[in-house]
Amino acid sequence: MATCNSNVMIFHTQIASIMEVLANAAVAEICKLVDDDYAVFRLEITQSQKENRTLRRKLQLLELKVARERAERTVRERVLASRPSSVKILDRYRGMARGHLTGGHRSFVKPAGHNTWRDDQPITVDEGSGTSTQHVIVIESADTEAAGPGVKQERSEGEEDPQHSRDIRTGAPHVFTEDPTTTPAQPRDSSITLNAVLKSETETLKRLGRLGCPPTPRSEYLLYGNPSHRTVLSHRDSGNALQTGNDPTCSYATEMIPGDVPVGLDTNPIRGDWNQYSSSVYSEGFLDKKGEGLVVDEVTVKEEGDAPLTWNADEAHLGEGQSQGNTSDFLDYRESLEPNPNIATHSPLHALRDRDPVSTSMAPSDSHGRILFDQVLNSNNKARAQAGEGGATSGGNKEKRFFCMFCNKGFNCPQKVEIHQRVHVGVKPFSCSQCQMRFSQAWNLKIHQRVHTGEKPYSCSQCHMSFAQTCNLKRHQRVHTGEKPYSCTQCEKRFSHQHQLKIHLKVHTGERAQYYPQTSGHES
DNA sequence: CTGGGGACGGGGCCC
DNA sequence: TGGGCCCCGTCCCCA
Repeated sequence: MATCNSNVMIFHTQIASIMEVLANAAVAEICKLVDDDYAVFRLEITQSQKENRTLRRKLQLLELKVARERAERTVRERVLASRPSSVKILDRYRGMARGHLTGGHRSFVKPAGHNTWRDDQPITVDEGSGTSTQHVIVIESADTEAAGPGVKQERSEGEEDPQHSRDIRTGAPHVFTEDPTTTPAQPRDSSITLNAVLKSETETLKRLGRLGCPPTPRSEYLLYGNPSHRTVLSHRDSGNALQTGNDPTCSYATEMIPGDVPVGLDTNPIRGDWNQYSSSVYSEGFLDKKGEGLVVDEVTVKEEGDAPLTWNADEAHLGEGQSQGNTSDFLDYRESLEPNPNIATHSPLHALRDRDPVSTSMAPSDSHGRILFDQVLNSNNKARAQAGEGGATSGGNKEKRFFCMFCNKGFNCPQKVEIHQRVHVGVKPFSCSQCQMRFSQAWNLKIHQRVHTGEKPYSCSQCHMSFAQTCNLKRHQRVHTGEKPYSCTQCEKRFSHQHQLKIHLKVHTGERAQYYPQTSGHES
């Protein structure tokens, strides 16, 4: 009996071991199957995800296409319906007919207060203390523009359309179709994109609107994650000019309807408001590897209708005495733009111009209501020429990430942009205590003051003469060296002054001055 | 018309 | 980063 029991025990033990082996085998088999299936499953998931992405992309493209067509239709209808005269979007440089510029620069004209193509959807920003209404332009860069020129409809921040946001991010253009007969300059290149760019601009306007408020230490240039180049301009809605005119926050309202109550923008740079302003009104961008810089050209200074606009030069601090000569340039340029009350710009010039409708001591308007921004344009033209020569990429090797919103010139630090933009806005914060002359740069004031002090620190080593400026000494020394680096291309005459050559060239065929300095020090 | 100086604007470089 | 300075371009004026 005992033997029988022991046999049974052994049998059970063997069965148990067999069962265990079988179980292990089964588990291994199951694991193998699971692993295989899992691999297959993951593969399927991956493929599905790829398909999803593809479909999503297609969907986006379709949405963008639809949105663009819709915008195009809307814009065209509005333009045609409410704008009998044309809007010219001109290449500013081409408009100047100065021949300095090559492609890649574009300008735009911002619709004015009673604009026609702008969607009446002001950006209403609750600032706590008040409501600010603004419109923002984002100018798309070339890459985003590749799909075609675009206009983006404005939209208020609070009701930002997801579709619209997607458009912004993707740069999907909405086609703004100009009347081809009225936009001969370069309608193709003119990309106007309205956008609700928002927070930074809101902050910018906040600061701009705060008279006497301490400047925010941080510059509020616009930073885009998207490397595509955009320039953002903003302004108050002219339609709200009246209300903003009394708005204690004020603003840098640029779209004054002629005759409207001026917005109380205090542009007194002495108080630093303009510094606030200017530090706010540039955009940060990125040069592409080719150094082509931004595609956007600059704000086109545009005359508004027939309004006898004036401005207080005393407050605007335009450069007295610096208007010689270049007024005609500006006028020429402006005449290339058809006066269209529907068109305005975001140029702070407008803010300045509209700043004070009373005083007009140095900004006379002609019978056509033109404002002679000669002082501004005097220097602006120079800046334009320089921008044309080098544009955003001119100058040193330092990366230029900060761009003037007016001329697209690139600088390597915000302060430089701020200083540079005084060229465009006519701000001259530095005033001479003895003659009230004003200067945009401190150094220029310092040089100027030598006029009063009689200081002439630069002496000629070969004669008794001394000069207040190094360049004048340098020029003078040509008298001794006999150097005449400027030669006429029409005759063999040579000049030591570039300006002499310029004058001389008029003797020939009235051609524009062309000088070919033949010394290394005067290439220009 | 030419030669030359005064002066300003503005960008770039350097510290 | 910002101020000081340099340098160039330009306009004006005068002899």
